[in-house]
This record gives sequence, structure tokens and C-alpha cells, in this order.
Amino acid sequence: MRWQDTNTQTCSITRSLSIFGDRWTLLVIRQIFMRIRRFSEIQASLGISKHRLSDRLTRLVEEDVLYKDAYDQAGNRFEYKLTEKGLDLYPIIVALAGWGDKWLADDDGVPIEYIHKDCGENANAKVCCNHCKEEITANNTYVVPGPGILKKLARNEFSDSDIQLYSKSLDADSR
Amino acid sequence: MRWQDTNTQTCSITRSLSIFGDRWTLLVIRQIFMRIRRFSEIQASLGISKHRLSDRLTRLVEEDVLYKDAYDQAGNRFEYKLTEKGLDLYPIIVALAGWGDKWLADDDGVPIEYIHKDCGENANAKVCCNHCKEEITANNTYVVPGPGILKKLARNEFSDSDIQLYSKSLDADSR
DNA sequence: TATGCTTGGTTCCAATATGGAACTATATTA
DNA sequence: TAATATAGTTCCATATTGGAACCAAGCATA
Repeated sequence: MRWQDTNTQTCSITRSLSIFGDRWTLLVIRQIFMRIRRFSEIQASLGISKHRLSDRLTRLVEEDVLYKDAYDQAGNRFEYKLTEKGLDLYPIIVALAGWGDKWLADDDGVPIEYIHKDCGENANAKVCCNHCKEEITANNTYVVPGPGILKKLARNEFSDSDIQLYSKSLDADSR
Repeated sequence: MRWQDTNTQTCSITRSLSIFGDRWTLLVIRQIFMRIRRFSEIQASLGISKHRLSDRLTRLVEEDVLYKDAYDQAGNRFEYKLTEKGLDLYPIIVALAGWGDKWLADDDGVPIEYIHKDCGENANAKVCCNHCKEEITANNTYVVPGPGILKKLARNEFSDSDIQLYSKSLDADSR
């Protein structure tokens, strides 16, 4: 399967990765969260080549993850800012940072800390059940097919490998 | 900057992405969470080419994200299973799925739902503050340099672009 | 014991994506 | 007006990926 075909898949993870599942895009988004928002700033701070960055920014604007906000009088130079859709990527960024902090930090410790303004404490983010607020892990969760699968199954629009995937479930055996 | 240099960076996000920030690795991990754990199963279900999958699995075992568990008598054929480090990627998977569910689902609705066993409800997972359990967003969080930065700064092991990055903060202006 | 089948790869080559340098066009600054 | 900064684009060499063919070990069958 070629990569450009992946965004036609049903899986939400596959669809998400079709937008930012490459080597640079999430780092570009991270910079923009960090207020590094102009082309040259992003390019210099990441060391990404210019035409690659140009591609990525254009694509993120097309996907409505970023929008261009002119900062000169002529209106030809832009800061790239996060749309509502883009701001919603924050949990993914925090989850990535948290995993790296836990498993990849060197002896010096965690490079940056996230402070939750409302309580003033180190956020040390966890993924929690929206209903009971307890932490979500692979071992206390299982999956069931949702309407996006069931309706396609009813219309026979689902492949064998999709059925194989979604007939499986996550539970304590995931280890 | 070439990609193989990225895992020397201080940033936890960059280090994380140096392991699974390519087009396929997170999908491979997702399959393993979904109990699709043998080479041929993963290969057929994702449509990834064999040598690419071989590379990725080898690398994930090297990185201690997966381990090989023999399932034949001769001990030559393996299921790839998640280590503790790998299981800890679950929040990232859930965050990706949640974003895709919200922003990329088609009219049929969400493809799969995550059920939290402890309360029996649809988890609809949120990234929350570990301290007060409230949801984390770009607007209610800011960042401060942690020891991993401060110690390197004290030893002069930090580049200008790193300083630029970490001197910025996240807050309500992130939009 | 020979035969083919399945699994889990590896090897080769063509196609695609990326990095780096040079170039360009438009604004802003001196 | 000239110099500089910004935000790209173009060209080419290199790196990564996909696809097909090949291979070797183990198992199932005759």
C-alpha cells in the first residue's frame, strides 16, 4: 500500500497519521505551540530543509490544522497559527512528551515540565476516562465496533482485513 | 538535519519520534495492541512491504518496545508483544484515535469505541492533569524548563535554537 | 522419505521522498 | 537607492520505500 492511499482507511489512527505521521509534521506543530510561528524561525530551529517545510505548512493549511496570519503591512508574510482543529492536537503532543520523559530522558532529568494553570501543579498528563476520571490503560480498556464500522459492514463496504482487525479486542492479554 | 541525528536531541518529543515518527511504526504498534502479533498477520493487515516490516520490528525490539515470544516448538517463530515500555504507548494511541474520531470521521460516525472496564462506560479518553484530574488543553497549560534543560544550560551544552525554544512558553495566546 | 505448503524473512531494482545548495522575488531597513 | 531579511522555488544527489522474486526452515501429507 502506498502512503497516499492511507487516508481512505476507516481507522481514525490511520487517518490521523495520514496528516502528520511523517518525520517532521508533528515537530512543526510542536514549534507552533511553542510560539515559533514564522517560516524562518521554524526552519532554523528544526533544521528542516526549506522546501520540505514549505510542503508541510501548505498541507497543514489545506487540512485546516493551521491558518496563515499576515504580520506585515503588505500582507505577504505570515505567522502560522493553530486552528481549533490544530489546538486539539495538544493532548497528542503532551502524550508524546510524557512517554519520552519517562522512557528516553537522560540522567539530567526531564527537559521541560507542563504546568496546569488551574491547579498550579505539574500536569504530568494522564489519559483518563471522561466518565469516571480514572486513568486509561491498555489493561483496563477494551474496544467495540462503533457506528462507523457497523454501518459499513451492513453495506458490505468492509474488507476481510478490516473485519479481522475490528473483531479483536483489547484487554488484559495485551501484554 | 538528517533523521538519524534526531535522537540526540534533548526534546522528549523529538526523541519519541525518532523511534516511531515514521509512516508505519505506530500502525504496527496499534496492530499489536489489537492482538495482531505475527509477522504475516501484521504484514497482510497493514499492506506494509515485508522488508519494511522486518526493519521496524527489529528496531522496536532493539528499543525494548516489543519483545519476541516464540510460539512454535523449534523456537524460530515469534509473536511480537509489548513490553512495559511499549504498553505505555497506549495513551498516544488513544489520543491519536480521539483526534481522528473528532476531526476526520465520516458521516457514519466513529469506527471503534473504547470502553473503560472499571466503570463500564465509553471512555472517550481525555488527557488530564494527574494532580487535579481536569482536562489538559493548550490554553490552560504553560511550560517551564525542567532539570534536563537547566543542567545542560549550566554546562553550556545547549545550542541557541534550543534556548530560543525553551525560553518560549505556552499559554492562552497559543491560538 | 519425498513433496509441497506456510511462515518469516532477504535481495534486487524502480519509484518516491528528502536534504542541501543555489537562485528568486518581495519587503523592510540603512 | 542599496543592502539585508524573509519566504519561498528549483535543481540535483542521496536516502527511504514498495513490489516482485527468491530463499530457508519447519510442518503436514502421501
